[in-house]
Amino acid sequence: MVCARSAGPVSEVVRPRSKGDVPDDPLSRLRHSASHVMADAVRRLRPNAKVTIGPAIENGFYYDFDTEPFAPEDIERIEAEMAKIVAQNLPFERKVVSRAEALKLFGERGETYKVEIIHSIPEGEEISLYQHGDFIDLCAGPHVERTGDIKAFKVLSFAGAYWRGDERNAQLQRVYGTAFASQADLKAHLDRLEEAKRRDHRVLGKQLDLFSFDEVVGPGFVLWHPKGAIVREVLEDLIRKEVVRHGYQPVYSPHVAREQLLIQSGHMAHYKDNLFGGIELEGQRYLAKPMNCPFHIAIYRSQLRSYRDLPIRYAELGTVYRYERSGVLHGLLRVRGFTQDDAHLFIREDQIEAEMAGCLRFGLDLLKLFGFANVKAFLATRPADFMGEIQAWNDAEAAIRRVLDAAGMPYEVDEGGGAFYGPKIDLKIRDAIGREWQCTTFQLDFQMPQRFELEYVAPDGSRKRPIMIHRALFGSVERFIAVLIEQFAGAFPMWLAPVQARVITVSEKAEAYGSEVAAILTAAGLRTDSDLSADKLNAKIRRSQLEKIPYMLVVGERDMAARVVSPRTRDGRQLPAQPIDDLAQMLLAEATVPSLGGTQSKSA
RNA sequence: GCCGCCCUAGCUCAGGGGCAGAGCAAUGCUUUCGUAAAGCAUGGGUCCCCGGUUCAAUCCCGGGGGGCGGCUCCA
Repeated sequence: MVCARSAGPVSEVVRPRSKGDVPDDPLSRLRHSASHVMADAVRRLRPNAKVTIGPAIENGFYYDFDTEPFAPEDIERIEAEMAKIVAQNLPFERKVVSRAEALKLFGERGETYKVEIIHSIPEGEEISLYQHGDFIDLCAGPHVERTGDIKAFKVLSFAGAYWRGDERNAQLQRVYGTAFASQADLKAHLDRLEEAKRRDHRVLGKQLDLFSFDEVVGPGFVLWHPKGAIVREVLEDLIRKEVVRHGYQPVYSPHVAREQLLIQSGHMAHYKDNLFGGIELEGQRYLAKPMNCPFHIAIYRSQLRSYRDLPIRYAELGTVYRYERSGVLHGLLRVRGFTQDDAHLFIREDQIEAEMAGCLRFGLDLLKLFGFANVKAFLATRPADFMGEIQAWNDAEAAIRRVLDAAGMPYEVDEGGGAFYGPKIDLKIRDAIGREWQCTTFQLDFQMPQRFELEYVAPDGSRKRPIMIHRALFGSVERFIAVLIEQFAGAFPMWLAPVQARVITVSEKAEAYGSEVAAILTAAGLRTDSDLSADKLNAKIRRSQLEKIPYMLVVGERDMAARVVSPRTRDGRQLPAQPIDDLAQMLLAEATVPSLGGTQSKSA
């Protein structure tokens, strides 16, 4: 997938004891200790509950239990029980035991999951227990000194979770909680959660009338309402223009294709579970396309290419359909039909670094337009289910590293996170309230050209195989808009705002004048509407505020007489009244769609 | 897909085995108003769908659909 929300590290699930997996900063230590206290609390409330694991995670901790599902009321019960344990201020005591002792202890207590974990601990590794009060847990630690050190905690939610993160295993009951060094820090975090809820693109999407889903249309299929469609169009126009300025050629391809194409591309073999539809007509099977690359490849091989032609860069806002399991759909962030600002570059080997670097620069410049600083790069390497030769993978990974190094771009490595056909660079951005999102992706691909036997004619007349780069900058338009909605809390900058200015009449006496002002601004190219209703001015202002319209243009009898308009911004500033033409100029200047600085000419 | 929770007017939500509720929105009338909610009136329902239990189901039970929190997955 092109762009995924990073939910925070939970990788410690699988091997809770290995050193290195468990972060040892003071806050993680506190949270891990809090998870023990929570496990103790749950065991006090439910003596039959079996404990499993309970690590600290990015913003808190969790503990998984084998027990009956919890009910919402259990949150308070568990918190109350935890409070008692904290009040007792019990010391955390560490004890190293032999494997046999550990097995005996947890065996007697019926803690079958702990027994399983002990068996999975490598011979020779130390086995340690942590005890506070009567509660003993198998645990590498470290912990805080005493339960009383846990001063600010909260139980947040319940969820189902699979034992050892494998859906073939039993489903456990997970309890999420968080803990902080102080009540103030805890409150700040809970406030952030509230803020995130307020900014949720699904909520704002409804409030601002941007998009919807319809049960009958089908889950995961977006309906763009007029206001959302404007945002989308502005973005798509922007990318269409920039792509051409960066030496790409726009192409179009169909939404459906014969199964044969996807067999050849390897999608049928490696991507079967996500393919959508399947229609049989006149003895041929057709599928909705999950990706655009096979189509762009078909364009490439429609004629013989020369080394002089490369790089060839095809760009398309390509709509793809992927079957996503029902439980994973999430607003605009995870859908079944979406549009990628996709491109495929067909290049020679000696062009790898220049082209990857060009993609990187393009991507970074684009993100900057939306105020995303703090972009982080991730190199995703060969997955288990990979296609092709290991040597080619290693070469590609090395090339990507050189590009990142040359760009001075710090990066982290996501081992095994690559696509089945090649390694990739992903860019992650941090939004206004500190959440990380993955959007832009560049993937180097040696496999597809081989599968489709792509060629170009080299200077010596021999046939050579081009290399491909798959890249998407927004990732998917749907997801990018979701991120933007949350980033701006629905208050889009002027150039993206569905309605840029609304004319508001003070009374019906100014109705004709108000209509005239709106018409002039609309003709000037501003997205303008008007509120001529008989409501009081305050009510109209409020309504526009809630719609987060950048400019409210108040017109009353006074303005009408002087042929001026009194603007108010959505952050509550009242600007001096000004003539319509001046106002139009000011607003137009602010409404200009930005463009990227440098141009990248095509170098053949 | 899995575990849990939810689905009542356009929206947000209350209610609950026996006449279907509120606020906002909509419509009409009154008000003609200067920077975050004027007043009155009216209309509006397959209580997600299908089946079962019952004299009676929006409510209880079963199945299905959709959503939410997570898990798994995520090109």
